[in-house]
Amino acid sequence: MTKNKHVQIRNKHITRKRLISAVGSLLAREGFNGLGVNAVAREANVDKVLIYRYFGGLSGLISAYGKEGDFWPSALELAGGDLQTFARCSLSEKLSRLGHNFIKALKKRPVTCEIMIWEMTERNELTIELETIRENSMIEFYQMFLLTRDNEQDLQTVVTLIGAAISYLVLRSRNIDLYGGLDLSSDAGWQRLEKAIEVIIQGTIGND
Amino acid sequence: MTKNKHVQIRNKHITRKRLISAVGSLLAREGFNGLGVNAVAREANVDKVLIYRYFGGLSGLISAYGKEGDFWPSALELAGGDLQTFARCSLSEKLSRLGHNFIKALKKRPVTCEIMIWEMTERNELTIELETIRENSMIEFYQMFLLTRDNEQDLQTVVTLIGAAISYLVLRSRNIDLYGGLDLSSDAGWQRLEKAIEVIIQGTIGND
DNA sequence: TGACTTTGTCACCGAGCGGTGATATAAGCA
DNA sequence: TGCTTATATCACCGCTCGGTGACAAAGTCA
Repeated sequence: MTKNKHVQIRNKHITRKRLISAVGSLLAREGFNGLGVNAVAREANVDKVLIYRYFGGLSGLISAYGKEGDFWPSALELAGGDLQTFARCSLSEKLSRLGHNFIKALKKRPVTCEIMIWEMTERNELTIELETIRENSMIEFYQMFLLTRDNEQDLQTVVTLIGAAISYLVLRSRNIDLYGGLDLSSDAGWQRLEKAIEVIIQGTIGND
Repeated sequence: MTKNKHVQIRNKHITRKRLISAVGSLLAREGFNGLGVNAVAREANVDKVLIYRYFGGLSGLISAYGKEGDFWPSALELAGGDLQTFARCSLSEKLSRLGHNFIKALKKRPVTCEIMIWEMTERNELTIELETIRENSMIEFYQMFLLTRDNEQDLQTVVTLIGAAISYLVLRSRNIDLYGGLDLSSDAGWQRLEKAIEVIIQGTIGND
């Protein structure tokens, strides 16, 4: 173990970036439990006092991190990469793709998963900020593609419910394989789930 | 603040119970983050060394706690208090009641909610034990009331999905009011949700 | 060059943590 | 009564935590 703090370059900008990205890697590796001033400074290989100098403290650093991340899938990603093709699909096809893409998007964002769990245990700068981002993104998506007709509140709630279920199952699957007879560690299990989502969608809105 | 450790009665059984119940109240009040040897001992007003003597450590104490709790709703509770009436209902009526009762059961078990979140962040004696209890309970319930016909795998998955959604929304509602346009802090929001569940059930299995 | 600012290092604080060995004291029994 | 044992307390260890003030060294500019 070489102690290379002594050769630290002197560049505020780079140091800030190192700290911010340390938050990300630490969050991905250890979860929000391991997120402290000492740990972040260690991870960034930077003195912890700089966290106070540059960000006013850990919460400032965390919210700086929150502003730079690709935490939540964009409408584009949820639509599957091509908005126009998506817009031309039938409603049931749209919803089916939405479910599929949402599962994929969540699975490949371990930090987002970590934060979603965090949101359930406490409220702080980051979780509040992320909550706002997500809520806006969801509403925007609804308005863009799904709720063309009015008084379709039930449909919106069904979609929200499916989204909640997906969120829960993805979050659980990170530590626990089995849920209600569903094997969340296998592709087959997730296919069964997507199938069920399609059944729900078909049953709820028909072939529209 | 009186320091009443000195008048502590000398009764192993009672002391054990005090420690075990301290785990429960601490879990309910502070969540699993505040659950440490010192904190539990303080809460029980007992010296922490007794945790090691009587339970071999915190994990032993926690798993002793896990064996004594009413964490997971029984089949009876999920059925609504009367198994025979429930058994006579139509399938869709059963599922609808199941959803309603599951929401109620979860809402009134803050410690269970805490543990469910805990399960998503790490695996330890308690979470593994609780996971087993719940999984068995769910399977048992399926077999008892829902899966009379074979090859109804889709239906089981739909039910699991609804259960997952309920779990997620109840857990979130403890810290966050809004989700996908759904107001989780109001009865109206939950009624909207139950309505959506009914829509899903009707759409999936008809009036059977 | 010398003065001043910016950037990074270091040493230290009090507090809380998990964990343990020595000790006090109440209970039970001869 | 005295002896033993079960039960509970206390003092202390090493560690990490969040946080701060003093200082070193590089950069900047006159």
